[in-house]
Amino acid sequence: MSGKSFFDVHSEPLERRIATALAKVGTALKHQSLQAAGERGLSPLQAQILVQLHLSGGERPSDLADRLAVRLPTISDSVRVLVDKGLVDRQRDADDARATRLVLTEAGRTEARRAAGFSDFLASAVEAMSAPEQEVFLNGMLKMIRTLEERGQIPLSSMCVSCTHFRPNAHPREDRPHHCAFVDAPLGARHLRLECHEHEAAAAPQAAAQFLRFSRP
Amino acid sequence: MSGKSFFDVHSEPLERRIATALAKVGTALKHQSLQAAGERGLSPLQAQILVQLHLSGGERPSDLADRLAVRLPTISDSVRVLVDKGLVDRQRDADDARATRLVLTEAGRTEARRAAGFSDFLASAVEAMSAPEQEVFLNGMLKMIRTLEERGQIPLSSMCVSCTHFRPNAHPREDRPHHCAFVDAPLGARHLRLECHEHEAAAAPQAAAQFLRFSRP
DNA sequence: TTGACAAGTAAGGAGTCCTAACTTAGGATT
DNA sequence: AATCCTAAGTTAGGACTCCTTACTTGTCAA
Repeated sequence: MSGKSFFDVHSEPLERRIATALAKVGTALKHQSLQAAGERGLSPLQAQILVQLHLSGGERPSDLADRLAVRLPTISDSVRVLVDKGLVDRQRDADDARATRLVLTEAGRTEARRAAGFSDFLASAVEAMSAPEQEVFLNGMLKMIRTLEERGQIPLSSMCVSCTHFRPNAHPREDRPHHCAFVDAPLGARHLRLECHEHEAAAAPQAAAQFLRFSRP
Repeated sequence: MSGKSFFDVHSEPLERRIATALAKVGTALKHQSLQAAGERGLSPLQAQILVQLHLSGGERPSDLADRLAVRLPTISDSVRVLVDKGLVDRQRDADDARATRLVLTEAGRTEARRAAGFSDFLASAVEAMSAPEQEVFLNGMLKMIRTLEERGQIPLSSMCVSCTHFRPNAHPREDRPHHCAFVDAPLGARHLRLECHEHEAAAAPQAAAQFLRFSRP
C-alpha cells in the first residue's frame, strides 16, 4: 500500500473526468454529423432518420421520435422534407388508420447506406485501444447505457442485457460467460449487442440487473 | 483455443458497436443539455459558454469558438444574449485592441457553477462501472480523444498525454507508471487529466505518441 | 352515438449553425 | 507616413432543430 500522492489529492473525481471525456466525444459527434450530412445535402436529423428507417425496415413517426429523443413535430418536419426529396414514402398503417408507416424509397436506401458510415471516424479511433481494452470498454458502455435507460435519461435500445433471452453468467468459462436462449449459444462480453432484431424486452429488468451486478471484470 | 461461435460470425465489428454506443450517449447528452439548460432559462450553447468561461477565467470569442467547435458568428450571437442578461462582461483586450476579453459577472459565476453540474447525470451513471473498469475506460477514452485530436476531428484539450511535462511509463511501478515533470510526481492511469491549467502543448507529439503505443493495459 | 384518448400535422417562436460581407486594428513594406 | 494584407469581431440572412399549443382524424369503449 502506498500513501496518497499529489494526484490522489488534487484531482477531479474519476467519474467526473470520464463524463467530461464523453462530453468531448459528444462535441465531435455533433460537429462531424453536421459536416458529413451537409456534404450529402442532408441535415443531421434527416440523416439519422434515414439510418434508423434502414435499420428497422420501416417505422412510425412516433417510434422515430422515441428513438431519437425528440418530439413528434420535430420528426414530422424533417420527414416532410425527406418525402419531398423522394427518399421516404408515407404509407397508411394497415392496423391503425390514424398511424403512418414510413419506408425508404430505393433512392432513400442508397442515401441511408451512405449516411450510416458517418460514425466510421469514431469506429476507427476506437482502434487506438487494444482488443482487451475494447472489450472492457464496451462492457462499461453497456452498463452506463443500461443505467441511463433505467432512469429514463436515454431512449430504450434492443440490447442483449435487457432481453428475455439473455442469461448472464450462465457458463463457467471465462471468455463466454453469458448465454442467448434465442439462438441457444454462449456469448462473451465482446459479443454483446446494442440493437438485436430478436430482442424481446424483459418484463422485469432481471437480466439487466444481474448484468449490472455480476458481469466481469 | 475454442472455435468461432455463432456470435463471432454474426456480429457487427466490436469497434462499430462501440461507436454506436458512444453515439447513444451523445444523444443523451444533447437531450439532457437542452433540458437542463432550459430549466435555468439558458440555451445549451449559452450554458457551455458560461462553463467554459468559468473554467478558464476569461477568454476571447475566437478561443471559445475553437473549444466548442463552432464558428465565430455562432459564439457572437450567444454572447450578445449573455451580455444582455448581465451574465458576461465584454472587455477590450489590453494587448490587442481588435480582441475582446469575455469575463463572467458575479451573477454569471453563480449560473456557471449551476450549469457545470449538467453532466452529473453521466458521472453518476459511470458509477455502474467498477473502479478498475473505470480506469481502463478513462485510459481508452484518452487514447480515442488523442487520436481524434491528431486527425483534427475534435478540439484540442489540455490533456496530460499531450503535455511537455508528461513522461509516459517513466516508472516501473504498476499503479503509477507515468510522471509529471511540472509537479514532479508520479501518476497512474486513473490520474490522467483532460484539462490541466499547467498544460503546455508538446511541440512534437512525442509524449502523446508514446502514450498511445505503450500505456497499459 | 358520443366522448376520451392516440397519431399526426400545422403554426409560431427561440436557438443553433453556417457563409458572406462588412468594420476596425495590427504589422509589415514601401 | 501611406498602403496593403491579415486577424478579430459583428451584422445579415438563410436552413435546420426543437419546443409548445392547437387543430384534425381515427379508435375504442360506454
